[in-house]
Amino acid sequence: MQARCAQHSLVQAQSNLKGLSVWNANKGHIYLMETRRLVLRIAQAGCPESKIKDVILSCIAVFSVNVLNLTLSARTVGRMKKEGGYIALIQIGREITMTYSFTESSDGTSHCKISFEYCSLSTMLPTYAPGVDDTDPATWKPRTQFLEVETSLSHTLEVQLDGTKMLAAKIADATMNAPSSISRSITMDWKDWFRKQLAQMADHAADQGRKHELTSELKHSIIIEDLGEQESGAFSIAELFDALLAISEEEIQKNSGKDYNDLTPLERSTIARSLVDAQLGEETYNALSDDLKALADFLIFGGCCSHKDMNTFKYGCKKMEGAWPEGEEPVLLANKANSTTIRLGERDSTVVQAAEHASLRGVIKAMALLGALFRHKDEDKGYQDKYLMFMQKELGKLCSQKHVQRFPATSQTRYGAYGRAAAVVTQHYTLLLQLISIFCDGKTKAGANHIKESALKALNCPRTMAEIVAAALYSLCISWPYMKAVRKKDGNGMLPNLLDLVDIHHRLPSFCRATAANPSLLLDHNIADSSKQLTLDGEPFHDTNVLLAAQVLAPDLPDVAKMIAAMFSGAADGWNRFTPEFAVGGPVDSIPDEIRAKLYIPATNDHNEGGLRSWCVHIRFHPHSTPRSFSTMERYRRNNTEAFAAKYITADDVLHVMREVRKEDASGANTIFRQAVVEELEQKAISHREKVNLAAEKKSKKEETLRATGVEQNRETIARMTILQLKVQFDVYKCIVKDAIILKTTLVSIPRRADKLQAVLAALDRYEA
DNA sequence: AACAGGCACGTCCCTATTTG
DNA sequence: CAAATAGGGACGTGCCTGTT
Repeated sequence: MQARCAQHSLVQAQSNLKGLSVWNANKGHIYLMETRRLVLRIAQAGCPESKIKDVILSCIAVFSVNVLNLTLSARTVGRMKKEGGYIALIQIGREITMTYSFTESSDGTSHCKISFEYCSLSTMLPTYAPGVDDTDPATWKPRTQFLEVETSLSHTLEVQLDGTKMLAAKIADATMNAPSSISRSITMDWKDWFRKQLAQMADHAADQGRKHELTSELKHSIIIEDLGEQESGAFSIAELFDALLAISEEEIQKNSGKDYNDLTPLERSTIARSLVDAQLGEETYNALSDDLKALADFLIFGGCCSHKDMNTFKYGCKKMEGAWPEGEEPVLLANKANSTTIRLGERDSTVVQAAEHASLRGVIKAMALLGALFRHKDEDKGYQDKYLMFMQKELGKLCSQKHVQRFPATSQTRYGAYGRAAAVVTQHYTLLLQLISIFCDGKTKAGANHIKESALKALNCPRTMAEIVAAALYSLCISWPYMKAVRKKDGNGMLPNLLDLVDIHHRLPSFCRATAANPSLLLDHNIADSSKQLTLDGEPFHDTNVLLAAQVLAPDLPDVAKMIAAMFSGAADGWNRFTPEFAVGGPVDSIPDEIRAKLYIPATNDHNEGGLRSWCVHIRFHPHSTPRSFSTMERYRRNNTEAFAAKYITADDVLHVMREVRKEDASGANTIFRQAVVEELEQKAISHREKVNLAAEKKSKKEETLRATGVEQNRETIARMTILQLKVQFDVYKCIVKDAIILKTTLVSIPRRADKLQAVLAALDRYEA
């Protein structure tokens, strides 16, 4: 009896096991969400579409599981990727409808001469963890959600804003039509994007003026419309009828762009209704208190803190450059191929860019050269590995330091790289000189090439070294603690809120000026112990060795105290310029309390750089990929979409998503888009050519008239000339005679009539000679 | 209960394009 | 040339529904 029982349960267990060891990849002929999850994970790990089936089947063989229905062609994997991205769109739409506000963050880059725009949004969002009530805001955590990387056709702000509207419409459309949204009565339209957008984030707050204006206008008109709709919605039929009748034919025609008689009755009434709404909205809005108006229109622009640090650092360097007495500047570091070795960030503000192009000496140039030598951005060039091995050996010997970092990447846009490079040079000055001489002598054809020669020149120039030491000290006291504050991530890996950084930004200019006023304090040998007054955060120095090394070098360097003062006071100017949002009584100060509590603006937009960087890396390993396919995958991967889908996406949704993706697949939208990119390029070339032709034509016409006028040789006639006539004579010498001295001067530089007269008479003397 | 027919997902087949 | 990717389009097949 017992034996039979045992045998029965054995059979039972075996059949259970058999049941367990069969995996159904699909239900009906539709792949399950579970299978999609698996496929997308393998794809994210870098597996090509055509090999995913093989990977799954071999795993299954190892685990002794049987699988039913897994044909899984590459084409299907491609579709699953897009479906994942579409689900992520639904998720973003739902998140926008749920959240109180969000921050839009955007940035651009170019890769192989094509511009790309990146867009993401930051806000408080549910975790989608199992068993958590996602409607409870107490469970929400700050997150930054990836939206897309897209080829940007035109850089005009109007076109960009249209692009944002289209993106918002795409999200709204995906969200509204998903079956699970319909059953939960979740609605969204593109205007929600602007209603809920309370902040925008970019590299520089100051560069965003016009964009701020345009977006604010659009948001305002949406608010007005909303208010009007609310009012007219409360009207009785008779009231509404009266209001509609009050709209004249002319007004309707003016707003339609068509002849009144060509409009259908429906069109007429729609226009009349929107006019009524706009009027009512305007009235309601005007009746609001100023506080409420500000609340309704609220939109703030923030700048990335990493960029602030980068630019203020360069302001300091610029001030040092100007602080040298004439004839005592640091050695000139003219570069053989200026444009190729140094490609400083294209995204910098124009001011800084101009400063860089001009710098042919001093710390920035020196650090760029050392960066090109020790950490070339092209992996095939430079001595990055040799640098590392040498430093490891020498530092191991000196102070048994095992972990050595690579030389800071000044050849790429890396935040704080110049300051850190200056610190490395200050600390390891002798070692670096030694290393360069090893490089020079170790070659078959001994001697220094251009870069090494310039690098040696820089290191051996005491004035350049004075700048380097000052920059290193600034980096130690300000940049390091500042970057620590703005980049310190919390337990969830989230960046600090820009709005919590008011104090530090208010303190920065005066803190820098205080050090600038007393630069020798940093060179006092007893100061290392009382670092509190000198570091921005009042903490001990990040690396005391840098300070000690600076103090050892300082006695041999001319004007080092003066340079420290210049570095810190230049940076103070920079902090004032690059923190307009934190100005006392400025945008951040005047945020209404109701909004402040609910606003999350990440302190840096490193995630933008990260997103753009990962696009460039993706392109390197997937050269056939497109921004769209990259965006769908990234959206799914980064936005916690797996958890969202597991919790909220139903079988109906999956079906719907598949259909929508197929529709877009077969619509040829991408082909059209690609053609548009090419057309845009061609159009640009055409209009550029036209411009060039026009300019040439204008120039030749001008020359013709100038030639006709000719050189006036009568000095008395010249003396009686008006300013305008003198200008013409000036141009004759410039364009026709090509007088060597006039060619080098501009009219702007000789503002007064008397000076102009002098210049023309002098030119005539030369002409007759 | 058997079956026809429509539907639509997954797959197949194909082309275009780029890169190493 | 091979490999990877995007994607246009057609077809087989399983599911569902309605009819007999």
